[in-house]
Amino acid sequence: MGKTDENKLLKRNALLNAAYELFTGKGIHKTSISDIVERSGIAKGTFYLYFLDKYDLRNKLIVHKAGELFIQAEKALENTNYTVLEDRIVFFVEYIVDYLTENKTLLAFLTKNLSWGIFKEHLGKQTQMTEEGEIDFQWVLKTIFEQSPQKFKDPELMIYMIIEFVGSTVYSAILYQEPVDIQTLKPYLIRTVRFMIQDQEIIL
Amino acid sequence: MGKTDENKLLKRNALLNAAYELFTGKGIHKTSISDIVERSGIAKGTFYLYFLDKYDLRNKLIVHKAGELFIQAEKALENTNYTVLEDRIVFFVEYIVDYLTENKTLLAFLTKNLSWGIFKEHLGKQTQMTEEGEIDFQWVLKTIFEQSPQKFKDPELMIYMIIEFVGSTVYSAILYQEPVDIQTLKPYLIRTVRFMIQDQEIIL
Amino acid sequence: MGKTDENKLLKRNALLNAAYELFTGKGIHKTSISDIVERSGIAKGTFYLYFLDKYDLRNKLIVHKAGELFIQAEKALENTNYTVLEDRIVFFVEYIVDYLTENKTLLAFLTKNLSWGIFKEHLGKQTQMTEEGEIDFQWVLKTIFEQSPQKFKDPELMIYMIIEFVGSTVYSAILYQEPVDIQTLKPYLIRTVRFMIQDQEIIL
Amino acid sequence: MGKTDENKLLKRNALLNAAYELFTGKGIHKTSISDIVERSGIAKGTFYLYFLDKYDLRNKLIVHKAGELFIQAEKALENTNYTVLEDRIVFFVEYIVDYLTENKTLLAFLTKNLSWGIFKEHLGKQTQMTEEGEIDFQWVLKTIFEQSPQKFKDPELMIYMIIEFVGSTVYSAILYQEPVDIQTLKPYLIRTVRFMIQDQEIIL
DNA sequence: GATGAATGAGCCTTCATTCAT
DNA sequence: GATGAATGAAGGCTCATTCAT
Repeated sequence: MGKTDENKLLKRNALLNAAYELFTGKGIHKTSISDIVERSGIAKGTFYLYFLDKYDLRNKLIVHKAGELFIQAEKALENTNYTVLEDRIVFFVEYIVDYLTENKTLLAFLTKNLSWGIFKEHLGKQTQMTEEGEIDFQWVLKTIFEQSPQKFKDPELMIYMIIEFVGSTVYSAILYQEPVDIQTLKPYLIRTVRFMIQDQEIIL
Repeated sequence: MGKTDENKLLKRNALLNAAYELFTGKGIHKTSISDIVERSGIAKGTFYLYFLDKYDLRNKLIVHKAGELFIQAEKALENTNYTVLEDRIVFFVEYIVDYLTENKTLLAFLTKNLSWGIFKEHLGKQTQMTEEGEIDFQWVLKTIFEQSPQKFKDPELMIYMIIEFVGSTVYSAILYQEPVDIQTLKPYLIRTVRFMIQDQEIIL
Repeated sequence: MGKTDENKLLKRNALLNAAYELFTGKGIHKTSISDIVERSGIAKGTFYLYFLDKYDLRNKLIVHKAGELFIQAEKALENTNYTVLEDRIVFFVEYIVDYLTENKTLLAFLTKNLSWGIFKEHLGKQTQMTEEGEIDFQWVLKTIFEQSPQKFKDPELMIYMIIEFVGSTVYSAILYQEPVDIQTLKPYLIRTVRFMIQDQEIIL
Repeated sequence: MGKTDENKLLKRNALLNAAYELFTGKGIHKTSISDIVERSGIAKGTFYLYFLDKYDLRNKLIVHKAGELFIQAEKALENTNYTVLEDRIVFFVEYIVDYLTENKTLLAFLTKNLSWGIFKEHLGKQTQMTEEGEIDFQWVLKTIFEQSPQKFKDPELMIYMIIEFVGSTVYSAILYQEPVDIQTLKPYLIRTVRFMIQDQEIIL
């Protein structure tokens, strides 16, 4: 990587980090581009060399943050001995719920911004840069389902329902303990997720 | 009601209606107060006699629209013979899903704005004016659960999970047929809702 | 006084009092007519039955407050045995300085608003309603100078210089003890006032 | 000075000049920021790059204008042979009175806005840029009093009384010839100033 | 006389975006 | 590529004043 390219990456990251702090701190709508460049110590005009506008930056930030989280969960999963797909999915869900319970800022950012649309479009299609290389989520998911001895009627629908259910349900419980705290919610959550999976399973 | 009060109600409704059209049309953030008063044919200053700002209006609009919808579903439910609570809830959910399928504008408005917080705070505590009188949702729900022979571990949690699950899941299916269309989704939806209820049921 | 007239006076006074509190509290420019009528519990439209606008009210308030103060000082003077005009003026000045030292709100209001122009126009020409009747300051001053055995080159100029000097000098000393406190300032003040008087005196 | 810095100074001065004309023309409260930028031919947003608001601009304008005047009076004083401090002060006062008599706009602006507080805070502490360099008024005054063979009880109080007396007294006389014109007032003014000085002088 | 809902002109301020340096 | 001063459209909001009741 040349010195120029390195410098470019530094600038880009400075903008992303400043934006993440501001978005989670006072919300995206009260964050101006002036705020972002001021906090990152970069000139205003430079912003436009890296992003189209505030929302372009946000989208890239979501993909970045959600990708990191999924990669971590994936790695953790690989260190387990779970082989049954249902167990693997439940582990994955639990890992993410626990992680978000520890990291409320990330939770707030993701639930306000992550949608199935963005998930499919970016996390699914694009490849993710990791330290070990790249991950293609679409491909990973496909592989997982193909390799599994259990078969499902509509895997994508199943994933969709789980993501939406967990995502929408977890937010208020973690942040406000409303209507119950996350520890109380979790057993119901897990059981429901297991039901969703079994409901889709094709019994041979 | 005096002529003045009548006129005030007219103005308030004109603002609410104009705002609803604009919010659903181009989104709340691209809708300015100028837009709202212009469309409703009311002077700008008058806006501030009825609402604190755009977001105050939005909150009142959500409560109004969601209230209407719930009252309708409630009425329809009363015309059925369902007595088992599980069946009543499922009917309620199906009614709302069907209604939102027909009325995509309302769907878009509600799913983008309705949260458990607003539901609890407004729909729960305040009473709703209807043509036949007022409805206190908190009280209605409480009564329903008390009168039911079936008992549940945590009724509020159950309602919460159902609302969040249905609300988050239905949006993309109805509007974009993604990942599947609503008719495909519905059976899974209903089965999962039934599971959630049974999972909370106390077996005597 | 009829019941209607009585009511009118009540309303007028309510407005004057509310305005005085607001003007001294947050300044005239940050006080709106809405503020005044709200605090006085009177309808907005009614304001315009009594005053042309905020500044009309202010002028009437100044005349009212300054008049009260001068009448008090005048009364106190009559209870003394001072006969020499110089002594009488000095007593008058000291009385007012002491009074304003005790009543900083009035001081702030008057020094920010009272000018020679208003003094001449209103306190001089108009008559003041008191409990014992009316006082015409112009006439009082004229009489005082005519009755005095001491004669002065230009009595009006003398009064002007004393008022402006004392008025401008006393404010910062009382309120902020800057550059010195009022007790330190007073001897110099008095001596200078005496000089101003002597400088105008015609020695026969 | 680079081209950019030069341009910035031009913009700033254009705003200051436009504001001065408007403030003296129709008063600060009837002058809007829109008026100022319109007259100076500068975009509205640019105003906020240089000043916080209308009042921030006014304060900087007062300091600027009063500073100019004092520097001129100081220069004129240096061209005289007056050595006795009393004579030097009297010359200074007369110079300023004469100057303001010729320049009624400046008079109106300064008497409405200049106060002892601003004088102390800005003219006293900060240094003034002149063509020949900078002047520190605090230091100049201190030096003058230290070098003078005559000593005074409280030099600051003396200056305060003179400034307030002259400032408050001169306005109406110059602008409205009320209660007398400035030429009639001047002898009394000067005599009183001389008295104030002598009254503070320490006779050895 | 009294009311207060309604008005709409006009203010301050922010901000995404541009472009000369 | 990087900068940041300049722009001006657009938004939120206030408020003196009017007038039908």
